[in-house]
Amino acid sequence: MSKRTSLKDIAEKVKVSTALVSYVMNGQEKEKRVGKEVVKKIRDAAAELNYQPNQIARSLRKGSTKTLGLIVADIANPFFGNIARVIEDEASKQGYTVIFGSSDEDSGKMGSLVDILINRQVDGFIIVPAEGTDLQIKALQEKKIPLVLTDRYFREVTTNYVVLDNFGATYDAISHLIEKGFKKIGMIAYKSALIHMQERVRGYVEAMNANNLGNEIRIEEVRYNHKRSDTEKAMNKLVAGDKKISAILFATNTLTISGLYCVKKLSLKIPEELAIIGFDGNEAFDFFYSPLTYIEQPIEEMGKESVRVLLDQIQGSTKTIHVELRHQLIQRESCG
Amino acid sequence: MSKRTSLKDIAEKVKVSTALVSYVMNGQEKEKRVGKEVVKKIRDAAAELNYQPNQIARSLRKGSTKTLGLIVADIANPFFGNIARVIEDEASKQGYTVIFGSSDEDSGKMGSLVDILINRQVDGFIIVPAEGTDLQIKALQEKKIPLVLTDRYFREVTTNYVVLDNFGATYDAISHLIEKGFKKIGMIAYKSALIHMQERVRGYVEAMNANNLGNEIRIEEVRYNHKRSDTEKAMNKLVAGDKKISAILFATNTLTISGLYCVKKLSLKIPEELAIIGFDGNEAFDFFYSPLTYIEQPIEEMGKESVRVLLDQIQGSTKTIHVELRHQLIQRESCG
DNA sequence: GATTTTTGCTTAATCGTTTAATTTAAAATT
DNA sequence: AATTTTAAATTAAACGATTAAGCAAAAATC
Repeated sequence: MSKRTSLKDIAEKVKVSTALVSYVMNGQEKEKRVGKEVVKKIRDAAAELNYQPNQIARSLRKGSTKTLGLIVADIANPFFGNIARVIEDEASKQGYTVIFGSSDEDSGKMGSLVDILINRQVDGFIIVPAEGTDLQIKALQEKKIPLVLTDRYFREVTTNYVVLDNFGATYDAISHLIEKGFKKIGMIAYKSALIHMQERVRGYVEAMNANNLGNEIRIEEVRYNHKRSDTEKAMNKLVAGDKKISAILFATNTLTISGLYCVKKLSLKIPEELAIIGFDGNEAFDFFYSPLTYIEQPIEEMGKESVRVLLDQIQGSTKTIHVELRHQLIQRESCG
Repeated sequence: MSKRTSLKDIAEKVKVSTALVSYVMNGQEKEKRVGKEVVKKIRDAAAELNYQPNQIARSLRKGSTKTLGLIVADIANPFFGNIARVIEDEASKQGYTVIFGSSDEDSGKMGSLVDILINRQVDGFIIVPAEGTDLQIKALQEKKIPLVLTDRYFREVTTNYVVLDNFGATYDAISHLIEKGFKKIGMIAYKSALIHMQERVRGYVEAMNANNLGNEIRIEEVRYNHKRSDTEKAMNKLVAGDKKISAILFATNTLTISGLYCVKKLSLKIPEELAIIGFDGNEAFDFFYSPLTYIEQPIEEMGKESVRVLLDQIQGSTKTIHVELRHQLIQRESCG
């Protein structure tokens, strides 16, 4: 790698100190009253030598890297891919770069990702926390590292967060099904103590109870690492026997997709034999033969707010901010 | 941010020089023959103070950041999201972190992304180059920055690359359609001089010619920034009139999706009125009422190979490597 | 016992910036 | 003409690690 040009190279060429070059390169020629001709000479030399500042050196000196760490469950999941995209754009508008990592909902993986990003001195974190990482988050807080949780948070740890009103979302979805006349409504959720999942389940339960359908409640829980097989078992259970359900709510986009594969396999008639509400938008929902009614999350807002809140913290704000966004129920044919 | 512990803090606590601490922290206590008791003391102090090395400082000194720059067209596109995921995993296995950016197929955006990542001293680049960025790539090469192009490359610039055998893929797809008895086969591609697109088009053209269907060739080009509307116009054109086609090949996953929305809107009967072959896998292809036959790319291999080739370069290899991977034609119902 | 070798450690430069403190010279004020 | 102010530059320390070179004391060799 042919040595890159540094401040020193320019300084030598123009025969001034590196300080002057640094001032000019940072547009401080006025405050630091650098002579006009010198400014020009420095500018010319910089252009000629194609100078590009070494951000690493600057970071070391300034103690800030202008880098954000983003940890999601899986960047290949469209929901997180889309969030990442919004975050990237917002961050870049403010001069920040994003380093990302996927935790696979695994606390160990998330721990090492956090460590790696800390070592790289990110200025702050946007984290979709995995289950059982509350202590990790607490530790970050104690280190006073700016932080915002997205999609989920921990009740026991006071942090900034940007999430969906998950309770409201599923409550609304179930109410919609009930209005449409469905009573035997089931739900497939991830087996997880994470608050977003708990709240989605609670929305289902309370909506059922509020309509005196408490005894019809049927929740099946699926393991993240076995989503396909567990969902299949769950679906078989829910649509068989004399207690079989007539409508179903899925708790995430991945679960919805897994569920649709089962529906296809079982050749269920939608919505006649089974009404469906999915979670998050997805092109697959549009092309399913009976286009899915689904709970749409405001991904754009979520990403933007996350960056905004994080940058506030980085810039020294000490107040803790909680943002809870509203869903939108997109009604289509899968609910009759 | 309560000051983090540095080598110096440990050195002071144990009352040795920072050099010794550095040696121990890097497992060089043998070569540098550090005393046994001192090693233990340093280890203990490091643990007690929860020392985590400052990767920025190390990078500055070592001249290597253990960071890879990844530039794709759009991280929210599942194809690139999946590639990114594979790259992330492979890189992390080798102790590398990934910084990413989305170019939106725009040469200007790509240029600034490259600059930003250079300033951050990434050790190398994996780039899905946008149209008209051959000079940018050439400039990177001249700076001797390790580099591998993925998905596409430039004929005029000799670089490492990892791509699909795009010609073979579409040639195969068209041959398949012809075997199935289709003759009036059209194609919708992006209007782009990029080689992957050119090759996909060439595969179509040559397969048609090889079967004496040269006069049936109908290619419609779509602008990346107007994919939905342009695709709609193109589809209307292709399926109308007396020269209407009976089968169609889409050149990418986004085009396939756009096309499917039109098919839906036009209520075309697949495959009776129109046979379809899509590009890349996608859950939407599975749930389309007539599951799509499609050209599957070996994403996993593509990502892995890209990282492997790049790390080779970073480790000093001077040979240029070209990898061309094979597709797989997944046959389903959309071709009858 | 003198010399050489080994062991165990320290010193200090370096990476490329930033920036507070200082210096020098010229201009303005008295 | 002496003093003060302003302008325009330099110097050098700092960020936190790495690492070549050097040095002293202990151990081994003769």
